[in-house]
Amino acid sequence: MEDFVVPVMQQNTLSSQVIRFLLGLISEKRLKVGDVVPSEVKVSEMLQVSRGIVRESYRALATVGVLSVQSGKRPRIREMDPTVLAQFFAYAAATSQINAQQIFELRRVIEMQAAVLATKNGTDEDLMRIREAGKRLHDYPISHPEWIACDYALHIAIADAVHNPLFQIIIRALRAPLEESMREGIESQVSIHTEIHIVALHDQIVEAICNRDAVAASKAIEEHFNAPVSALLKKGIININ
Amino acid sequence: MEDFVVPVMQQNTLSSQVIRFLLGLISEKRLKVGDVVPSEVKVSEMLQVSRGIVRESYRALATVGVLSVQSGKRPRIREMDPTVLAQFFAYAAATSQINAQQIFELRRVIEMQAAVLATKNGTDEDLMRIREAGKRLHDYPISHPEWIACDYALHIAIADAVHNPLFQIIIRALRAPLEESMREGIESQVSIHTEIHIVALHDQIVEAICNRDAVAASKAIEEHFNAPVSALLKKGIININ
DNA sequence: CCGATGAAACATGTTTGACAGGTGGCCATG
DNA sequence: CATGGCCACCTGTCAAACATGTTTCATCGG
Repeated sequence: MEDFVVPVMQQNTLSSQVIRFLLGLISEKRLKVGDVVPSEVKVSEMLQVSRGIVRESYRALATVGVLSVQSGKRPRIREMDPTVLAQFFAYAAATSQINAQQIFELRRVIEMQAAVLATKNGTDEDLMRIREAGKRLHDYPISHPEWIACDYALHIAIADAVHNPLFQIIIRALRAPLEESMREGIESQVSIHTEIHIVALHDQIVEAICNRDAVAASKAIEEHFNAPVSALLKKGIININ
Repeated sequence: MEDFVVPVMQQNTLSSQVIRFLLGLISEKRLKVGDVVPSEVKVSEMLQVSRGIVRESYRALATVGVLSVQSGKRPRIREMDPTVLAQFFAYAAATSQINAQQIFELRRVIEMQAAVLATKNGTDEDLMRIREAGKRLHDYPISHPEWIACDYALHIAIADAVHNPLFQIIIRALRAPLEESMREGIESQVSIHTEIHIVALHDQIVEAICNRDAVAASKAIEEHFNAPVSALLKKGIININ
């Protein structure tokens, strides 16, 4: 009704407007990770809204991983965090909006490309880390819980070698929601033959990347996704929804 | 110092615990999109915490896109929304955690795979929509603002033909943060030669997908990303950070 | 002069109570 | 049976207050 006193705040809920204000502030002032943002009361006075509303906004931004708010400390800009993306996917899966196979479909192509880019962008240290992670896979049988962790470490090492934060984030995020169902599936139903195949495939992946052979790396990762994992998928062992 | 009085509520903030409670509720009760969740006061009484805390949690979940809360209405489970992902990427870009080229690197591979999967999973209607979207690209010059919209529509049509919500969501989300910088870039610096090339490439994409030729589709999309766009990228015209 | 100590200032965490306004269903009246 | 109004319930917002954790800085003792 009135537009003469408060010029900015009008259409949506106050919280949403405060959130937009803060995001705008971050963009405008070119704030980086670790920088502080104004305190709740400051913003509350600045925008002439109650502290409760501002609190809601801060907590919302903290939930999406933008801000880090802790008691006593000044709120700071937080680093991009794969867990919020992972929660997003996990939630989508929990509400049956996506299923495990669809996640695999996306993961396959992203990890294939990650392997390719790792052959191009990876430093020698990156490749060494990948090789070490690959070696550690021989230390445990597939049924061992530790093996899953080593497998995870290998794929993460590949993702890091890409030197593109998006790949690191998304690969971590897409892996998390499948972790437990994978553990169960692999623990229960893997035959000796499949186990040997899986280990051999991982060796191929490591070797291809370390030789900076993009084509072979891509192919190896593709097979890694196609052969054993999708077999489990089709058996219905890996099931997330 | 003391650990004898409060047994349950201790480590995290109450808000976080309420959020976890709600997410757990959604998972446990197998709630789907559109279902209602308990009201703020109900949860507040249920968990014996103040309504303000519960409100913060509800708003946080609304910001993440999980819940839809409106005055008077009961809070409901919301459909997965690409805008929250887009905001995530936009925020990462705004805080210089990622740059435009890294987004393109991810987009290229995802959209390539989308084209491949579209040839496999797309229905005849899907392909018809893709063809129509492709035709409309000839109606405007590249410099026209409407052309960008048609280009967007084409890529979205391809994403939809995959029949995997993750592809729809991520392609939409990755495109949004680049939209404006692309608009400027294309408007200002595209030569006639490049323009013809771009349009021809789009025709190739449409034709390949409609012929269900996965290899050609993938190749066409790859070139679409490699040739004109990366040229703009290298010139520094498209710049997001 | 320097460093440690303590308190004040400031930050978030949480509660209570209150009121306004929107939404939807129930019920009585026509 | 239809329709209006009414009421119960919901979110949106504010204000004041207290608890607790962190930072800062001045003061005091060496």
